[in-house]
Amino acid sequence: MTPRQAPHRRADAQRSRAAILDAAVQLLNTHPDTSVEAIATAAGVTRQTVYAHFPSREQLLTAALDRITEEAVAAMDAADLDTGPAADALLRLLDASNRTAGQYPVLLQKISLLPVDPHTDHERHAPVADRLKRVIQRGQETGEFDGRLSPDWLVAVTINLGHAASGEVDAGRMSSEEAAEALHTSLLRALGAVAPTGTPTREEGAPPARSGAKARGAKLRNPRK
Amino acid sequence: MTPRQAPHRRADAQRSRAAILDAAVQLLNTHPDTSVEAIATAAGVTRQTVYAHFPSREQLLTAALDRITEEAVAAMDAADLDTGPAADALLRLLDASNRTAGQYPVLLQKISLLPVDPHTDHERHAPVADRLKRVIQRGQETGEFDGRLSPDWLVAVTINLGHAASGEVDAGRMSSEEAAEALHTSLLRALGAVAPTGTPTREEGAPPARSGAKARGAKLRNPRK
DNA sequence: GTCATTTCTTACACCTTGTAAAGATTACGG
DNA sequence: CCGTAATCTTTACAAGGTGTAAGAAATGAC
Repeated sequence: MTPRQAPHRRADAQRSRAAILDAAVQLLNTHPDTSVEAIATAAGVTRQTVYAHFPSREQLLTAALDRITEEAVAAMDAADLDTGPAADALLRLLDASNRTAGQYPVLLQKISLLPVDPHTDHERHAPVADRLKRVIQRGQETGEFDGRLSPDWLVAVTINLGHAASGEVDAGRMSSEEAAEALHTSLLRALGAVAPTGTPTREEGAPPARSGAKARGAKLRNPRK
Repeated sequence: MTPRQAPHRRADAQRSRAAILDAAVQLLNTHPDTSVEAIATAAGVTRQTVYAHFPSREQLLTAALDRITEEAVAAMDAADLDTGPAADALLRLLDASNRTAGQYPVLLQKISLLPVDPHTDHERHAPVADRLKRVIQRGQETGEFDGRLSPDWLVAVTINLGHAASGEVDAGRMSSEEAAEALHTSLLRALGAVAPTGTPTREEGAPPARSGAKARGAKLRNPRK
Protein backbone atom coordinates (compact mmCIF):
# COMPACT_ATOMS: atom_id res chain seq x y z
CA MET A 1 0.00 0.00 0.00
CA THR A 2 3.11 2.23 0.25
CA PRO A 3 5.26 1.22 -2.66
CA ARG A 4 8.73 2.57 -3.18
CA GLN A 5 7.59 3.90 -6.48
CA ALA A 6 8.81 7.34 -5.54
CA PRO A 7 12.58 7.12 -5.72
CA HIS A 8 13.26 9.68 -3.07
CA ARG A 9 10.65 11.52 -1.09
CA ARG A 10 12.32 14.26 0.83
CA ALA A 11 11.99 14.28 4.61
CA ASP A 12 10.50 17.72 4.23
CA ALA A 13 7.62 16.37 2.24
CA GLN A 14 6.91 13.58 4.69
CA ARG A 15 6.78 16.07 7.51
CA SER A 16 4.31 18.25 5.65
CA ARG A 17 2.15 15.32 4.74
CA ALA A 18 2.02 14.13 8.32
CA ALA A 19 1.23 17.60 9.61
CA ILE A 20 -1.57 17.97 7.10
CA LEU A 21 -3.07 14.63 8.06
CA ASP A 22 -2.79 15.44 11.74
CA ALA A 23 -4.56 18.73 11.26
CA ALA A 24 -7.16 17.15 9.01
CA VAL A 25 -8.03 14.44 11.51
CA GLN A 26 -8.24 16.91 14.34
CA LEU A 27 -10.27 19.58 12.57
CA LEU A 28 -12.55 17.31 10.60
CA ASN A 29 -13.44 15.44 13.72
CA THR A 30 -14.89 18.50 15.40
CA HIS A 31 -16.23 20.14 12.26
CA PRO A 32 -16.58 17.92 9.20
CA ASP A 33 -17.05 20.83 6.82
CA THR A 34 -13.68 22.41 7.52
CA SER A 35 -12.19 23.96 4.41
CA VAL A 36 -8.93 22.87 2.89
CA GLU A 37 -7.63 26.32 3.64
CA ALA A 38 -8.28 25.93 7.35
CA ILE A 39 -6.63 22.53 7.40
CA ALA A 40 -3.64 23.94 5.58
CA THR A 41 -3.11 26.84 7.95
CA ALA A 42 -3.60 24.56 10.95
CA ALA A 43 -0.90 22.36 9.50
CA GLY A 44 1.36 25.37 8.95
CA VAL A 45 1.38 25.13 5.18
CA THR A 46 -0.40 26.72 2.26
CA ARG A 47 -3.42 25.42 0.50
CA GLN A 48 -1.37 24.67 -2.58
CA THR A 49 0.92 22.48 -0.54
CA VAL A 50 -2.07 20.44 0.49
CA TYR A 51 -3.03 20.06 -3.13
CA ALA A 52 0.53 19.03 -3.86
CA HIS A 53 0.05 16.04 -1.56
CA PHE A 54 -3.61 15.26 -2.05
CA PRO A 55 -5.19 15.85 -5.45
CA SER A 56 -8.60 16.69 -4.05
CA ARG A 57 -10.43 17.40 -0.85
CA GLU A 58 -12.07 14.03 -1.01
CA GLN A 59 -8.77 12.20 -1.31
CA LEU A 60 -7.58 14.10 1.72
CA LEU A 61 -10.60 12.87 3.65
CA THR A 62 -10.05 9.26 2.67
CA ALA A 63 -6.39 9.57 3.63
CA ALA A 64 -7.41 10.87 7.03
CA LEU A 65 -9.84 8.00 7.39
CA ASP A 66 -7.20 5.49 6.41
CA ARG A 67 -4.96 6.96 9.06
CA ILE A 68 -7.39 6.47 11.92
CA THR A 69 -8.28 3.05 10.56
CA GLU A 70 -4.64 2.07 10.81
CA GLU A 71 -4.62 3.41 14.33
CA ALA A 72 -7.59 1.32 15.31
CA VAL A 73 -6.22 -1.79 13.68
CA ALA A 74 -2.96 -1.37 15.51
CA ALA A 75 -4.79 -1.08 18.79
CA MET A 76 -6.82 -4.14 17.97
CA ASP A 77 -3.71 -6.11 17.21
CA ALA A 78 -2.34 -5.19 20.60
CA ALA A 79 -5.09 -7.19 22.25
CA ASP A 80 -4.26 -10.84 21.72
CA LEU A 81 -7.17 -12.52 20.10
CA ASP A 82 -6.27 -16.15 20.54
CA THR A 83 -6.01 -16.27 24.29
CA GLY A 84 -8.74 -17.16 26.72
CA PRO A 85 -12.44 -17.36 26.05
CA ALA A 86 -13.58 -15.92 22.76
CA ALA A 87 -16.10 -13.76 24.57
CA ASP A 88 -13.36 -12.07 26.54
CA ALA A 89 -11.23 -11.62 23.45
CA LEU A 90 -14.17 -10.11 21.63
CA LEU A 91 -14.81 -7.63 24.39
CA ARG A 92 -11.14 -6.73 24.49
CA LEU A 93 -11.30 -6.14 20.78
CA LEU A 94 -14.32 -3.90 21.06
CA ASP A 95 -12.73 -1.99 23.85
CA ALA A 96 -9.56 -1.41 21.88
CA SER A 97 -11.52 -0.35 18.85
CA ASN A 98 -13.66 2.04 20.84
CA ARG A 99 -10.71 3.60 22.54
CA THR A 100 -9.12 4.63 19.26
CA ALA A 101 -11.43 4.91 16.30
CA GLY A 102 -14.30 5.52 18.66
CA GLN A 103 -12.78 8.88 19.42
CA TYR A 104 -13.57 10.14 15.95
CA PRO A 105 -17.31 9.71 15.67
CA VAL A 106 -17.89 12.51 13.20
CA LEU A 107 -15.08 11.40 10.97
CA LEU A 108 -16.32 7.83 11.01
CA GLN A 109 -19.76 8.90 9.97
CA LYS A 110 -18.36 11.03 7.21
CA ILE A 111 -16.90 7.89 5.73
CA SER A 112 -20.29 6.50 4.90
CA LEU A 113 -21.23 9.60 2.98
CA LEU A 114 -18.20 9.57 0.77
CA PRO A 115 -19.11 8.35 -2.68
CA VAL A 116 -17.00 5.23 -2.47
CA ASP A 117 -17.76 2.22 -4.55
CA PRO A 118 -18.70 -0.84 -2.50
CA HIS A 119 -15.38 -2.47 -3.24
CA THR A 120 -13.30 0.34 -1.82
CA ASP A 121 -15.57 0.58 1.15
CA HIS A 122 -15.17 -3.09 1.85
CA GLU A 123 -11.41 -2.77 1.51
CA ARG A 124 -11.38 -0.07 4.13
CA HIS A 125 -13.50 -1.89 6.63
CA ALA A 126 -12.00 -5.27 5.98
CA PRO A 127 -9.10 -5.12 8.44
CA VAL A 128 -11.31 -4.40 11.42
CA ALA A 129 -14.10 -6.71 10.34
CA ASP A 130 -11.67 -9.53 9.68
CA ARG A 131 -10.31 -9.42 13.19
CA LEU A 132 -13.78 -9.54 14.62
CA LYS A 133 -14.63 -12.39 12.33
CA ARG A 134 -11.66 -14.44 13.40
CA VAL A 135 -12.60 -14.20 17.06
CA ILE A 136 -16.23 -14.94 16.34
CA GLN A 137 -15.34 -17.98 14.31
CA ARG A 138 -13.07 -19.21 17.04
CA GLY A 139 -15.92 -18.83 19.49
CA GLN A 140 -18.18 -20.77 17.20
CA GLU A 141 -15.70 -23.57 16.83
CA THR A 142 -15.31 -23.95 20.56
CA GLY A 143 -19.07 -23.92 20.93
CA GLU A 144 -18.95 -20.73 22.91
CA PHE A 145 -21.08 -18.91 20.35
CA ASP A 146 -23.99 -20.17 18.35
CA GLY A 147 -22.59 -21.79 15.22
CA ARG A 148 -25.77 -21.59 13.22
CA LEU A 149 -25.53 -17.91 12.46
CA SER A 150 -23.14 -16.80 9.78
CA PRO A 151 -19.98 -15.11 11.03
CA ASP A 152 -20.50 -12.22 8.67
CA TRP A 153 -23.86 -11.47 10.19
CA LEU A 154 -22.49 -11.73 13.69
CA VAL A 155 -19.72 -9.34 12.78
CA ALA A 156 -22.34 -6.83 11.64
CA VAL A 157 -24.28 -7.42 14.83
CA THR A 158 -21.20 -6.80 16.92
CA ILE A 159 -20.25 -3.63 15.12
CA ASN A 160 -23.75 -2.20 15.28
CA LEU A 161 -24.23 -3.03 18.92
CA GLY A 162 -20.99 -1.20 19.50
CA HIS A 163 -22.46 1.76 17.68
CA ALA A 164 -25.55 1.54 19.85
CA ALA A 165 -23.46 1.70 23.00
CA SER A 166 -21.33 4.63 21.92
CA GLY A 167 -24.42 6.37 20.61
CA GLU A 168 -26.15 6.14 23.96
CA VAL A 169 -23.07 7.50 25.64
CA ASP A 170 -22.81 10.37 23.18
CA ALA A 171 -26.46 11.18 23.66
CA GLY A 172 -25.87 11.41 27.37
CA ARG A 173 -28.38 8.70 28.15
CA MET A 174 -25.80 6.33 29.59
CA SER A 175 -22.43 6.56 31.24
CA SER A 176 -19.49 4.75 29.73
CA GLU A 177 -19.69 2.08 32.38
CA GLU A 178 -23.39 1.52 31.96
CA ALA A 179 -22.98 1.31 28.21
CA ALA A 180 -20.11 -1.12 28.51
CA GLU A 181 -22.08 -3.41 30.74
CA ALA A 182 -25.22 -3.22 28.64
CA LEU A 183 -23.19 -3.92 25.53
CA HIS A 184 -21.56 -6.83 27.26
CA THR A 185 -24.88 -8.38 28.17
CA SER A 186 -26.68 -7.80 24.91
CA LEU A 187 -23.79 -8.75 22.68
CA LEU A 188 -23.22 -12.09 24.34
CA ARG A 189 -26.90 -12.81 24.18
CA ALA A 190 -27.06 -11.96 20.52
CA LEU A 191 -24.14 -14.26 19.86
CA GLY A 192 -25.89 -17.03 21.69
CA ALA A 193 -23.01 -17.26 24.10
CA VAL A 194 -22.67 -20.06 26.56
CA ALA A 195 -19.92 -20.64 29.08
CA PRO A 196 -16.89 -22.13 27.27
CA THR A 197 -15.59 -24.59 29.82
CA GLY A 198 -16.28 -24.30 33.47
CA THR A 199 -16.43 -20.56 33.75
CA PRO A 200 -19.46 -19.50 35.72
CA THR A 201 -21.59 -17.17 33.66
CA ARG A 202 -23.74 -15.57 36.23
CA GLU A 203 -25.27 -12.64 34.48
CA GLU A 204 -23.22 -13.37 31.40
CA GLY A 205 -20.03 -12.93 33.33
CA ALA A 206 -19.86 -9.96 35.62
CA PRO A 207 -16.98 -7.57 35.21
CA PRO A 208 -14.15 -8.17 37.64
CA ALA A 209 -13.88 -6.07 40.76
CA ARG A 210 -17.17 -4.36 40.33
CA SER A 211 -18.01 -4.82 43.94
CA GLY A 212 -20.70 -3.00 45.79
CA ALA A 213 -24.10 -4.44 45.17
CA LYS A 214 -25.17 -0.86 44.95
CA ALA A 215 -24.84 0.95 41.70
CA ARG A 216 -24.75 -2.07 39.53
CA GLY A 217 -25.98 -0.37 36.45
CA ALA A 218 -28.27 2.44 37.31
CA LYS A 219 -29.58 2.70 33.79
CA LEU A 220 -29.07 -0.96 33.13
CA ARG A 221 -31.79 -1.96 35.42
CA ASN A 222 -35.25 -1.15 34.36
CA PRO A 223 -36.52 1.72 36.47
CA ARG A 224 -39.99 0.45 35.59
CA LYS A 225 -41.23 3.83 34.49
CA MET B 1 -45.65 22.49 14.66
CA THR B 2 -47.64 23.95 11.76
CA PRO B 3 -49.43 26.89 13.25
CA ARG B 4 -51.90 28.91 11.30
CA GLN B 5 -49.66 31.86 11.84
CA ALA B 6 -49.73 32.60 8.15
CA PRO B 7 -53.13 34.12 7.53
CA HIS B 8 -53.43 32.91 4.01
CA ARG B 9 -50.99 30.68 2.27
CA ARG B 10 -52.01 30.44 -1.34
CA ALA B 11 -52.60 27.04 -2.86
CA ASP B 12 -49.93 27.97 -5.34
CA ALA B 13 -47.32 28.26 -2.66
CA GLN B 14 -48.24 24.94 -1.10
CA ARG B 15 -47.85 23.25 -4.46
CA SER B 16 -44.41 24.73 -4.94
CA ARG B 17 -43.36 23.79 -1.46
CA ALA B 18 -44.49 20.22 -1.94
CA ALA B 19 -42.77 19.98 -5.31
CA ILE B 20 -39.56 21.29 -3.83
CA LEU B 21 -39.66 18.81 -0.99
CA ASP B 22 -40.44 15.97 -3.35
CA ALA B 23 -37.50 16.85 -5.55
CA ALA B 24 -35.27 17.34 -2.54
CA VAL B 25 -36.07 13.95 -1.06
CA GLN B 26 -35.59 12.23 -4.37
CA LEU B 27 -32.36 13.94 -5.40
CA LEU B 28 -30.72 14.08 -2.00
CA ASN B 29 -31.34 10.40 -1.53
CA THR B 30 -29.28 9.46 -4.54
CA HIS B 31 -26.75 12.26 -4.26
CA PRO B 32 -26.56 14.03 -0.91
CA ASP B 33 -24.52 16.91 -2.28
CA THR B 34 -27.09 18.04 -4.79
CA SER B 35 -27.13 21.81 -5.15
CA VAL B 36 -30.14 23.94 -4.37
CA GLU B 37 -30.17 24.91 -8.02
CA ALA B 38 -30.58 21.30 -9.12
CA ILE B 39 -33.35 20.73 -6.63
CA ALA B 40 -35.10 23.86 -7.82
CA THR B 41 -35.01 22.94 -11.49
CA ALA B 42 -36.10 19.40 -10.68
CA ALA B 43 -39.04 20.89 -8.84
CA GLY B 44 -39.82 23.15 -11.79
CA VAL B 45 -39.08 26.39 -9.97
CA THR B 46 -36.22 28.81 -9.63
CA ARG B 47 -33.60 28.85 -6.98
CA GLN B 48 -35.04 32.03 -5.50
CA THR B 49 -38.38 30.33 -5.06
CA VAL B 50 -36.69 27.69 -2.99
CA TYR B 51 -35.16 30.37 -0.84
CA ALA B 52 -38.61 31.94 -0.55
CA HIS B 53 -39.79 28.78 1.18
CA PHE B 54 -36.67 27.64 3.01
CA PRO B 55 -34.28 30.23 4.37
CA SER B 56 -31.20 28.06 3.91
CA ARG B 57 -30.02 24.85 2.40
CA GLU B 58 -29.79 23.27 5.78
CA GLN B 59 -33.38 24.09 6.63
CA LEU B 60 -34.40 22.53 3.38
CA LEU B 61 -32.59 19.37 4.37
CA THR B 62 -34.23 19.20 7.76
CA ALA B 63 -37.61 19.79 6.15
CA ALA B 64 -36.96 16.89 3.81
CA LEU B 65 -35.94 14.74 6.75
CA ASP B 66 -39.03 15.70 8.67
CA ARG B 67 -41.09 14.69 5.71
CA ILE B 68 -39.73 11.16 5.49
CA THR B 69 -39.88 10.87 9.25
CA GLU B 70 -43.58 11.62 9.10
CA GLU B 71 -43.89 9.03 6.40
CA ALA B 72 -42.20 6.40 8.52
CA VAL B 73 -44.21 7.26 11.60
CA ALA B 74 -47.42 6.99 9.63
CA ALA B 75 -46.41 3.56 8.42
CA MET B 76 -45.51 2.52 11.92
CA ASP B 77 -48.86 3.64 13.20
CA ALA B 78 -50.52 1.49 10.59
CA ALA B 79 -49.16 -1.60 12.31
CA ASP B 80 -51.12 -2.08 15.49
CA LEU B 81 -48.75 -2.27 18.37
CA ASP B 82 -50.98 -3.54 21.11
CA THR B 83 -52.12 -6.76 19.53
CA GLY B 84 -50.58 -10.16 19.94
CA PRO B 85 -47.15 -10.97 21.31
CA ALA B 86 -44.83 -8.02 21.74
CA ALA B 87 -42.19 -9.78 19.70
CA ASP B 88 -44.49 -9.95 16.71
CA ALA B 89 -45.54 -6.34 17.13
CA LEU B 90 -41.90 -5.31 17.31
CA LEU B 91 -41.06 -7.14 14.12
CA ARG B 92 -44.07 -5.59 12.40
CA LEU B 93 -42.85 -2.21 13.53
CA LEU B 94 -39.37 -2.79 12.19
CA ASP B 95 -40.76 -4.02 8.94
CA ALA B 96 -42.93 -0.96 8.53
CA SER B 97 -40.08 1.33 9.39
CA ASN B 98 -37.73 -0.35 6.96
CA ARG B 99 -40.22 -0.26 4.15
CA THR B 100 -40.51 3.51 4.31
CA ALA B 101 -37.67 5.38 5.94
CA GLY B 102 -35.38 2.48 5.10
CA GLN B 103 -35.67 3.49 1.50
CA TYR B 104 -33.71 6.66 2.11
CA PRO B 105 -30.46 5.42 3.57
CA VAL B 106 -28.33 8.29 2.37
CA LEU B 107 -30.76 10.88 3.59
CA LEU B 108 -31.01 9.22 6.96
CA GLN B 109 -27.28 9.25 7.37
CA LYS B 110 -27.10 12.86 6.38
CA ILE B 111 -29.30 13.62 9.34
CA SER B 112 -26.61 12.66 11.77
CA LEU B 113 -24.14 15.02 10.16
CA LEU B 114 -26.33 18.04 10.37
CA PRO B 115 -25.17 20.33 13.13
CA VAL B 116 -28.27 19.90 15.23
CA ASP B 117 -28.26 20.42 18.92
CA PRO B 118 -29.02 17.26 20.89
CA HIS B 119 -32.45 18.53 21.79
CA THR B 120 -33.57 18.99 18.21
CA ASP B 121 -32.08 15.67 17.28
CA HIS B 122 -33.97 13.96 20.05
CA GLU B 123 -37.16 15.69 18.99
CA ARG B 124 -36.78 14.33 15.51
CA HIS B 125 -36.07 10.77 16.51
CA ALA B 126 -38.51 10.72 19.35
CA PRO B 127 -41.63 9.66 17.44
CA VAL B 128 -40.06 6.51 16.06
CA ALA B 129 -38.12 5.68 19.20
CA ASP B 130 -41.17 6.17 21.36
CA ARG B 131 -43.17 3.67 19.43
CA LEU B 132 -40.42 1.12 19.74
CA LYS B 133 -40.15 1.85 23.41
CA ARG B 134 -43.82 1.33 24.03
CA VAL B 135 -43.76 -2.11 22.47
CA ILE B 136 -40.59 -3.05 24.30
CA GLN B 137 -42.01 -1.95 27.61
CA ARG B 138 -45.15 -3.92 26.95
CA GLY B 139 -43.03 -6.98 26.27
CA GLN B 140 -41.14 -6.42 29.48
CA GLU B 141 -44.32 -6.12 31.49
CA THR B 142 -45.67 -9.36 30.12
CA GLY B 143 -42.39 -11.02 30.85
CA GLU B 144 -41.77 -11.65 27.20
CA PHE B 145 -38.58 -9.60 27.23
CA ASP B 146 -35.94 -9.31 29.89
CA GLY B 147 -37.08 -6.63 32.30
CA ARG B 148 -33.67 -5.98 33.75
CA LEU B 149 -32.36 -4.04 30.80
CA SER B 150 -33.47 -0.45 30.40
CA PRO B 151 -36.02 0.16 27.64
CA ASP B 152 -33.92 2.99 26.24
CA TRP B 153 -30.99 0.69 25.74
CA LEU B 154 -33.15 -1.95 24.14
CA VAL B 155 -34.56 0.64 21.78
CA ALA B 156 -31.04 1.50 20.72
CA VAL B 157 -30.26 -2.17 20.32
CA THR B 158 -33.31 -2.68 18.16
CA ILE B 159 -32.58 0.27 15.93
CA ASN B 160 -28.97 -0.66 15.46
CA LEU B 161 -29.69 -4.29 14.73
CA GLY B 162 -32.09 -3.02 12.11
CA HIS B 163 -29.27 -1.00 10.65
CA ALA B 164 -27.08 -4.08 10.65
CA ALA B 165 -29.64 -6.02 8.67
CA SER B 166 -30.26 -3.36 6.06
CA GLY B 167 -26.53 -2.76 5.85
CA GLU B 168 -25.83 -6.37 5.03
CA VAL B 169 -28.52 -6.30 2.39
CA ASP B 170 -27.15 -3.12 0.87
CA ALA B 171 -23.67 -4.58 0.83
CA GLY B 172 -24.98 -7.55 -1.09
CA ARG B 173 -23.89 -10.02 1.54
CA MET B 174 -27.41 -11.12 2.39
CA SER B 175 -30.76 -11.28 0.69
CA SER B 176 -33.70 -9.51 2.21
CA GLU B 177 -35.12 -12.77 3.47
CA GLU B 178 -31.88 -13.90 5.03
CA ALA B 179 -31.44 -10.55 6.71
CA ALA B 180 -34.99 -10.58 8.01
CA GLU B 181 -34.53 -14.00 9.53
CA ALA B 182 -31.15 -13.19 11.02
CA LEU B 183 -32.51 -9.98 12.45
CA HIS B 184 -35.43 -11.86 13.89
CA THR B 185 -33.20 -14.36 15.64
CA SER B 186 -30.60 -11.96 16.94
CA LEU B 187 -33.02 -9.28 18.02
CA LEU B 188 -35.15 -11.63 20.09
CA ARG B 189 -32.04 -13.04 21.69
CA ALA B 190 -30.72 -9.60 22.53
CA LEU B 191 -34.03 -8.72 24.12
CA GLY B 192 -33.89 -11.85 26.20
CA ALA B 193 -37.11 -13.00 24.65
CA VAL B 194 -38.94 -15.98 25.98
CA ALA B 195 -42.16 -17.44 24.74
CA PRO B 196 -45.06 -15.33 25.97
CA THR B 197 -47.57 -18.10 26.62
CA GLY B 198 -47.13 -21.43 24.96
CA THR B 199 -45.22 -20.60 21.82
CA PRO B 200 -42.22 -22.88 21.42
CA THR B 201 -38.95 -20.97 21.35
CA ARG B 202 -36.39 -23.67 20.90
CA GLU B 203 -33.45 -21.33 21.03
CA GLU B 204 -32.72 -19.73 24.34
CA GLY B 205 -34.71 -22.59 25.75
CA ALA B 206 -32.53 -25.58 26.10
CA PRO B 207 -30.35 -27.62 23.89
CA PRO B 208 -27.25 -26.69 21.97
CA ALA B 209 -29.35 -28.00 19.12
CA ARG B 210 -26.38 -28.09 16.83
CA SER B 211 -27.70 -31.35 15.49
CA GLY B 212 -30.06 -32.11 12.66
CA ALA B 213 -32.10 -29.09 11.72
CA LYS B 214 -31.44 -29.11 8.04
CA ALA B 215 -31.36 -26.00 5.91
CA ARG B 216 -33.09 -23.15 7.63
CA GLY B 217 -31.62 -20.18 5.85
CA ALA B 218 -28.76 -20.42 3.46
CA LYS B 219 -26.64 -17.58 4.77
CA LEU B 220 -28.03 -17.94 8.21
CA ARG B 221 -26.21 -21.15 8.68
CA ASN B 222 -22.53 -21.02 9.12
CA PRO B 223 -20.86 -22.28 5.95
CA ARG B 224 -17.88 -23.14 8.16
CA LYS B 225 -15.64 -21.95 5.38
C1' DG C 1 28.10 23.46 -3.87
C1' DT C 2 25.08 21.84 -7.04
C1' DC C 3 20.73 20.03 -8.27
C1' DA C 4 16.28 18.33 -7.86
C1' DT C 5 12.52 18.53 -4.87
C1' DT C 6 9.32 21.00 -2.26
C1' DT C 7 7.07 24.99 -0.99
C1' DC C 8 5.26 29.68 -1.49
C1' DT C 9 3.10 33.46 -3.89
C1' DT C 10 -0.05 35.12 -7.01
C1' DA C 11 -3.56 34.58 -10.13
C1' DC C 12 -7.42 32.62 -12.49
C1' DA C 13 -11.96 30.10 -13.63
C1' DC C 14 -15.81 27.87 -11.81
C1' DC C 15 -19.41 26.58 -8.71
C1' DT C 16 -22.42 27.20 -4.69
C1' DT C 17 -24.62 29.74 -1.09
C1' DG C 18 -27.15 33.65 0.35
C1' DT C 19 -29.11 38.41 -0.37
C1' DA C 20 -31.52 41.98 -2.92
C1' DA C 21 -34.78 44.52 -5.77
C1' DA C 22 -37.60 45.00 -9.69
C1' DG C 23 -41.22 43.30 -12.65
C1' DA C 24 -44.44 39.77 -14.22
C1' DT C 25 -48.08 36.29 -12.77
C1' DT C 26 -51.20 34.17 -10.39
C1' DA C 27 -54.61 33.13 -7.02
C1' DC C 28 -58.02 34.84 -3.78
C1' DG C 29 -61.89 37.73 -1.91
C1' DG C 30 -65.34 40.56 -2.76
C1' DC D 1 -65.05 40.24 -13.02
C1' DC D 2 -61.43 42.99 -10.87
C1' DG D 3 -58.44 44.77 -7.73
C1' DT D 4 -55.15 43.54 -4.52
C1' DA D 5 -51.90 40.92 -2.33
C1' DA D 6 -49.24 37.05 -2.52
C1' DT D 7 -46.10 34.41 -5.25
C1' DC D 8 -42.90 33.48 -8.75
C1' DT D 9 -39.34 34.99 -12.00
C1' DT D 10 -35.61 37.61 -13.67
C1' DT D 11 -31.39 39.76 -13.02
C1' DA D 12 -27.65 40.99 -10.31
C1' DC D 13 -24.32 40.99 -6.70
C1' DA D 14 -21.00 39.55 -2.81
C1' DA D 15 -18.62 36.03 -0.43
C1' DG D 16 -16.39 31.81 0.03
C1' DG D 17 -14.92 27.24 -1.47
C1' DT D 18 -12.61 24.03 -4.89
C1' DG D 19 -9.32 23.04 -8.36
C1' DT D 20 -5.58 24.54 -11.73
C1' DA D 21 -1.44 26.93 -13.24
C1' DA D 22 3.20 29.05 -13.49
C1' DG D 23 7.24 31.19 -11.74
C1' DA D 24 10.08 32.34 -7.80
C1' DA D 25 12.09 31.08 -3.50
C1' DA D 26 13.44 27.76 -0.12
C1' DT D 27 15.22 23.58 1.40
C1' DG D 28 16.99 19.02 1.63
C1' DA D 29 20.00 15.33 -0.64
C1' DC D 30 24.29 13.83 -2.44
